[in-house]
Amino acid sequence: MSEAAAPATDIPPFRYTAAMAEEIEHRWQDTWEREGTFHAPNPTGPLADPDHPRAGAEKLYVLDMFPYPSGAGLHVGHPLGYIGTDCYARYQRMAGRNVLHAMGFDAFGLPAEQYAVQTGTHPRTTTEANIERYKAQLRRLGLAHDERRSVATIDTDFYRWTQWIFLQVFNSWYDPRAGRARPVAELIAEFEGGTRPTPDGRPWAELTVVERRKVVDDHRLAYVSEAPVNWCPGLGTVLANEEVTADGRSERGNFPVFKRNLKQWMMRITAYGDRLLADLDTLDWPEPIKMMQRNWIGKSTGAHIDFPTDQGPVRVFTTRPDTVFGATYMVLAPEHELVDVLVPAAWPEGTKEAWTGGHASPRAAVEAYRKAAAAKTDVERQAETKEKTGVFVGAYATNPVTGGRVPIFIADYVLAGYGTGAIMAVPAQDERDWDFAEVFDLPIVRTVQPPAGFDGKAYTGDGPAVNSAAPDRGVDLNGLGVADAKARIIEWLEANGHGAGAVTWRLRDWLFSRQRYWGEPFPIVYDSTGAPIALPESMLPVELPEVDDFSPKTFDPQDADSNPETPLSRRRDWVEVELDLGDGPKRYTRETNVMPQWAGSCWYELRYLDPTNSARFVAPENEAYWMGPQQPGDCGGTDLYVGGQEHAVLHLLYARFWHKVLYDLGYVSSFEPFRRLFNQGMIQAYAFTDPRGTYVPAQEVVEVDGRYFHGETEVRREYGKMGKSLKNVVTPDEMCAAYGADTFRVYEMSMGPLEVSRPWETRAVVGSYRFLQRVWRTVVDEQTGELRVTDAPADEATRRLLHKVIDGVRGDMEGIRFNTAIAKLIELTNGLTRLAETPREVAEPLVLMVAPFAPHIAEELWRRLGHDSTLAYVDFPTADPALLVAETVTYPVQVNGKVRGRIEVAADAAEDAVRAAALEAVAGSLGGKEPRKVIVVKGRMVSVVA
RNA sequence: GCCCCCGUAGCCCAACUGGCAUGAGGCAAUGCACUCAAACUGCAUAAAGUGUGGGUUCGAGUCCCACCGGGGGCACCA
Repeated sequence: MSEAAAPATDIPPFRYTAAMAEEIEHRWQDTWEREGTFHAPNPTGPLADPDHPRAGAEKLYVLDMFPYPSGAGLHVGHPLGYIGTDCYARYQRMAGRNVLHAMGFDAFGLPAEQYAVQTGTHPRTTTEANIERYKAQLRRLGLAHDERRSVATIDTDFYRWTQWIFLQVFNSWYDPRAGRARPVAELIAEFEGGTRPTPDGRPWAELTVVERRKVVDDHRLAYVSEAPVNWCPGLGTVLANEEVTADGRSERGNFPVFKRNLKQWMMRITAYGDRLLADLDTLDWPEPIKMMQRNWIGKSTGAHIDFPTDQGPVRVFTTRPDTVFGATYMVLAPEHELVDVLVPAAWPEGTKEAWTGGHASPRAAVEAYRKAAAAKTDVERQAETKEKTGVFVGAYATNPVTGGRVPIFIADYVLAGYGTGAIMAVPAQDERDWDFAEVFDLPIVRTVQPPAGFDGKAYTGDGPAVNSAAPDRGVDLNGLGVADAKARIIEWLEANGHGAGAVTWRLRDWLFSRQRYWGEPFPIVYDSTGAPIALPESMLPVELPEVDDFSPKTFDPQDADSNPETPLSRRRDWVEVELDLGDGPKRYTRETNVMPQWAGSCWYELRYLDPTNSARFVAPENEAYWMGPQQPGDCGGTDLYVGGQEHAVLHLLYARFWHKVLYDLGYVSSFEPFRRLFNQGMIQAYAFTDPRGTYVPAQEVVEVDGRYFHGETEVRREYGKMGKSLKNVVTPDEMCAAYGADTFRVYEMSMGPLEVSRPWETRAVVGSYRFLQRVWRTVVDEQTGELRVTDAPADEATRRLLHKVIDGVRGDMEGIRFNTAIAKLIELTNGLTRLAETPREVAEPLVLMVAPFAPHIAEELWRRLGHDSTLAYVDFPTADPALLVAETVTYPVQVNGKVRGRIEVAADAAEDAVRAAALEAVAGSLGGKEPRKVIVVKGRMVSVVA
């Protein structure tokens, strides 16, 4: 046996290696778990602990967007945010705060169910196994979670409260006068007392029981409606607007989605449109996310205007009522309900050929156009954005200000679902209307004067109104700017009964039911009238029953006319139930839809606060402590919420909505759930394709002079996501095995700012490994295992470096700039490796500062430095301000913007002295000339203008 | 088409409110030490003038304008 086969023997016995890291990491993870190191004390209840070192301290609630336990397991990108929050939470805990950080699982919903369907096992079985796998993978990373608070949305103890919250929503209505939700009991009391008129004016007492229930149901925040919804045959369920992509497909699975009239559960999120919009201003969120929510809510301010026709008025919505004098035609959505009423038997006298679409009668033209429009997919409609189509319905309306006769068209560029589904067309001030007017040869009248030199078509900017007066009707906008003209015309419309100022929203009510199995059952039954009845709280939870076949009934993805069938409806013995709801045992039918996957994530952050509470979903004291407003006007909520951008208008909007309902009903003291939001970047990866376009394992690709080879074959590099099909997945498990969890954590945190996406590069991980080895070596002798720490004081330079680093690291930790914090720690460590022995006064703070990033090695070194308890609650080092100010400052001296010399002066030198020294230093460059100007920037530099 | 964000050594990234790019830090590269050799480790070195073109300023990576490139959002929303 040759000597070459003897590896590792010359590695120093006490070097920090992957094997040693693994041993240290497992030992400390066990210690933390055994001692409950990261348990955070509550003010009240079973999780209260007055003896805890942080009991009563300033609180900090750090939250991650909890994961789906998908069957694919984790890759190195997934834990990025979790490691980030862990570093932040560990730092804040050492800085003196009582930190709550827990991790749960969002385990209901389509992905979990689809995975279960694929593998042919019960979703609960696969989901629970996945949760265990996730927990093990996350535990290996040393995340400091309070594991007592871990919840999963599929736990009966959890979803009974999801159902309970649903009941609160169901039993509430939105009072627009109060601007908040109130219990329906108060609504009924108002009807009974006569202080609120019934919809048809009859006294409440004269309404039948069924009629009364209908009136109340129409007010509820959760209600059943028969309305056009997004039906996705491929998934066998309906979907919320937020789950449908811009090109009309399901976000999950990418199946076509069709509009169908179906009876479904809705949540009245539109009632909260104003508050969801306005309260964005109270939030510390990334601006792009706020912008996406604003766009989604889509508030438009303008007016409703009625255009009289022989068949009654047609109401339009416009944001530009000031341009009504230029409304030369009208357009209704093809589906608009008045179209059928308006269509006459024959084309009126003088109908232009182009308007008829070549049809003999308006009826035929309308039918044909509708059919063509319905057959088009959204993608096709988008592809044809430029080409305007439409057809004249054969009827005219009257422009209420000009009295002019305007033709009425239908066209698919007007959407049935927005505003009133009808517009007044003002080609001169609207590009779409201009395009349409050109195609159909319709008159164009400018009512806003474009600026001189304007050579475009429609002019949408500001300018004085022209052609906008009707003296006989008492209205004259001419000369007014757009804003003034709007105000004036709205006044006139209201005074003359032609319309009123109005606000329109893009936001639709939230479609809340799914025809799937793996979700929370509704706590709802129906009696013989078919109206929903809430089950009393005492009957919660309504447990998800076992079924033989939990697969949803899916259809041909293109089969728009198929009808949903809920898996729960197959369990007739569960559906048909006899209950005593206070008036004796009766037969009822259960609701067989389930809630959407978003339900549990709408409130899980509240359950972490009080996970064992069986009397309430959260005790008010616990909510107020962890999430309550911190000063008057503060919205409250979690102090940090970290997750991906993909939830901008789904989870984040729904959760805000539920939280506001709970706030209105007095269950929580915060009116926003997430005070501060942080979007972590994505870890991306290179993938490689061979000439046939097949992916080759990224691990096996080698780089030669900027080209990439897989064996002999040159391969093409592409940059994107990490995924099985791209053969470029790297798992945290591999990294932990090769380097240890601490190295992996340090690497992920040092790659760049947390919010920036960056490519994964396995070969760069070694840099973080070497750093931790150096940290180890500053404290422990690699050959003997002895401490190489001295109690002698540090030299001045080392001490100053230490305090500069402490100061910088604290700032970076507060600002979530972990990459620069780590750079400073590396700088300090590199400064120490030059010393023969490490002064204890530097070694201890270094270990403490490393702890948030590499907690296991830090605990181990802390122990070796002679401390016998965890460092998790040891004060984070504080910089001595006296050591931060330098005694002397070196000023660069610029002459005409170029550095020509340097001077070193006392830090407190007067400006005149600095100026004199600087001029002397650059006298040569000035060549005896008198400088024109000398600028001294205190503590920075001197600039001389020659 | 409209809106937002970003372009700094071969690569990932620093640079506080405009103020020294001897780049904070890391990877890769090169050299040296250790080794029979290598790996590991350590020490050292080289390498951009900040996407392009203008402007403001004593001074611009940082501010303004235009353009180019990359990423994201919205997309007939009246």
